[in-house]
Amino acid sequence: MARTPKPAAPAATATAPARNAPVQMTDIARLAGVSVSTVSRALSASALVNPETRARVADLARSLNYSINVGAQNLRLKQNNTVAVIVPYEADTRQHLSDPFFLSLIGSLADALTERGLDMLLTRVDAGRLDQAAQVFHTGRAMGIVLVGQWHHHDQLNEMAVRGVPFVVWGAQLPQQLYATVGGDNLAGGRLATAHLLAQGARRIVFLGDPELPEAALRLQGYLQAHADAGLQAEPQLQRPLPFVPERVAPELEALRRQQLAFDAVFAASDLLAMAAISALRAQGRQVPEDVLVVGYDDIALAEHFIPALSTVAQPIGEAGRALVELLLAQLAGERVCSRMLGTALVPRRSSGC
Amino acid sequence: MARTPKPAAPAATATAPARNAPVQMTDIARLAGVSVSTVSRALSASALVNPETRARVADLARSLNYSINVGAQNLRLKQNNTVAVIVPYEADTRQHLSDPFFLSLIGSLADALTERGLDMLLTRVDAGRLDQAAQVFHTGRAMGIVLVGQWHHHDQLNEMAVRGVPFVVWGAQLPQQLYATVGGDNLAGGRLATAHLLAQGARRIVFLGDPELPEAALRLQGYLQAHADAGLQAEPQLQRPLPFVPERVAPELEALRRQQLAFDAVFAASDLLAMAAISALRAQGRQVPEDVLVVGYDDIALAEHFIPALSTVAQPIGEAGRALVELLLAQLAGERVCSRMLGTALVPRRSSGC
DNA sequence: TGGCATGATGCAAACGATTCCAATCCGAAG
DNA sequence: CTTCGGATTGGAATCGTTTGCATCATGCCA
Repeated sequence: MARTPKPAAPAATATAPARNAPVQMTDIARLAGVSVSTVSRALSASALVNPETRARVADLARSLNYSINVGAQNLRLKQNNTVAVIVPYEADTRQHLSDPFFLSLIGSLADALTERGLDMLLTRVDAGRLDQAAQVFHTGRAMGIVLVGQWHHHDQLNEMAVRGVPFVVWGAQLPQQLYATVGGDNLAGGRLATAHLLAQGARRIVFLGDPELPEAALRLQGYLQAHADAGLQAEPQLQRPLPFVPERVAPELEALRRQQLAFDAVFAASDLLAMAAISALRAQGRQVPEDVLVVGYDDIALAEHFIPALSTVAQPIGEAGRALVELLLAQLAGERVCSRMLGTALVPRRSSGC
Repeated sequence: MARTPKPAAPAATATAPARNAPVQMTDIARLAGVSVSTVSRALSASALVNPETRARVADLARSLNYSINVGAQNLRLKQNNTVAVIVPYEADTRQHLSDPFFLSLIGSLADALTERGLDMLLTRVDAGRLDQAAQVFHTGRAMGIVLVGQWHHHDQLNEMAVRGVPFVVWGAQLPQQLYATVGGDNLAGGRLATAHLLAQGARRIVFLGDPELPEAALRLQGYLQAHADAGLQAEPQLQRPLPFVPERVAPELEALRRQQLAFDAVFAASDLLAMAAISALRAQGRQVPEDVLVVGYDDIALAEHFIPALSTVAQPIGEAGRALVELLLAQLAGERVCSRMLGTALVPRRSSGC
């Protein structure tokens, strides 16, 4: 093939530093014939050093490929530029980090943090032992924490807040909450999606999602409101509690069939569930959108390319990352911060008959 | 809704530590009436301390919610438990971290690292300024580096290796390479996918992918070999260089149509491209798999639920994370490590007519 | 009763940076 | 010629731990 890479430069040149000799300030000082104080000042561009010495030191540092040890620097300065992003896992399933939505959110956080010159420490903790999360702060590894994922343990979070751990959470805004969250408007989102389905002529809409999770609970609430708004009564039998596991969708729809519960639409609390539903329906011989309308939630990248293209409720992921970081920093600056709700928008596509 | 969370505990109890008083060893020492040396030894369960004092100190530490400052500890011990995971971005597009495959890989790395008690520092750097990546090592923020993503700059990587930066790379194994990689067998993968399409009766197979990237180049090579194996000649016009951007797929297929180049199958170097292709073909009025067969690459979570279910080449993501970490640690232990190629497997599904 | 091993503890020097304060040199002002 | 001020620089303490070494009390043996 044409693309054989050119061989690497012959080898290390004479200046290649020995593998096990981390060069540090004292070395530079010795070689430059000045004290470490001066080197420190020179490298931090202090006005206290002679411009000429500064240049000499800077050159030397560059040529030695030196860079300052941030651990020591942080210790001395009592500062810290690291933010911990913590993702829960369920202890029993030991489930891997795989939901595309959360992964995107992590990507968005990574972007927002690098934009501000902050480091991102990614950690997974057992969702039950949430207090572990505070450790990363108490040990000084991070200046603050962003929690993403589904957290059942509202009260543990409150306790952390009381203890003065600086953190923000991606998720739903709850009453009595002592910490700040950033999240989509799940109530409005659920309402939008359901109203859209009703407007498209659906009358018996299945809801798929886990009401144990505050976010999904609000989407369900929106679903109910939309029914009420239209003067309709939502059928309780069609509201199916379901964890966020795509594999559980097909059995659930199968159960509906066995129970002879008719439906003409599905509102799933995540795109992954929606896609699994479409797939399962097809296996039952029912076409989307001809026989059943489907709307998902999240607007993950693939929703658009899915067949049929998936109608969904978009959450502003890019904005989410920025907002989380912003709130955390405000909190660290001592400001009194309020939770922030981000707008959501219905993205109608073919799966709901558009 | 029923699920209103119970109100938080009234407030901080008397023991709530002041917000801005990070408790440290001296505090414990003072309260316990011993020296910091003793505290340090007690907390590290040294045999040098009286078991009774040790217990007293441990209790005190627990009750004060103390945890040791790892920054200072690392400095003193010249150790470091952090691994940097670095993901490139293209400077011009400032493209966000969004490819599901790489995001999954990051998830898998997070799992593998936490399993070993290591911290994960997630960083994005400009793909062109790859040398920046070494900074995170030189500044002492991480003991080693895992590079994931598409790296064009083979020689820059070699230079890093020569400089003694400990790192491993997810990607293709190249000749003349001075560093260790972990990657799927792209050659075999390309061959498998193409042979499968040929076996399904395809004769004119479009290849979509960016041969500038070593991994895709090898997949293309596999594509060519499969043709040769079958005694066929691959049509150069059907090999379409294409960056990994789903939006570019539709125009490319449009171009093929305008050029009147017939084809009966598509092998895309990523699932995202494959899905975009299926979507674009459908827009042209061609059905998959009836009119055109399609195979993708990666086996992302959605491939299975796509409609039609996407045939693809699976890469063992979970194993990948573990292998990367393992190799990096071996390298840090001073062992001489070799690159590792992970097996790939064809996953035939409906999009290729199965 | 003195010498000595033993166990438990404290002192102080690191780790690699920053920064307050004092010291030095210089030319200029008195 | 002395003194003063400004510009540079060096010395030393400090950040929160760990650990080699010295110290000290104790009990045992001769």
